[in-house]
Amino acid sequence: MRSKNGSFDLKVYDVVKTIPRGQVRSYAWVAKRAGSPRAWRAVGNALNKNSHPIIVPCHRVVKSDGALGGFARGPRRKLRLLTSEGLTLEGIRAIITKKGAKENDA
DNA sequence: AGACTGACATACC
DNA sequence: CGGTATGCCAGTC
Repeated sequence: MRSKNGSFDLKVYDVVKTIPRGQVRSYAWVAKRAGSPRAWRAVGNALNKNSHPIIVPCHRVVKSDGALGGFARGPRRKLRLLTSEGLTLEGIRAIITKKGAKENDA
């Protein structure tokens, strides 16, 4: 399991960890930063099995539509964490729908 | 070793 | 504008 540093999921975790608190990014955004702009599927897969739920704020990763997407621990958990950071569904949507937020880094 | 799955996205109808 | 269909990557079974 990605014991070697440099695996895709490892890179994904690193990118997700880079997301500032109170902010959210889409899977495509992470995938792109991870090195494969077409690997959002793998990104979600990596986070799904994520072995580092603590060092990786997976709850800051949402869909490009502004939807929370899903969460291994339950979507409610994710929403709760986001709201805890002072974010809301509309807030998330505002950031994601923001053209450029996906192309430009925070 | 091979096939399926999955927290998505984009395109088409 | 909405829903449906297909495609994609990497990981996991």
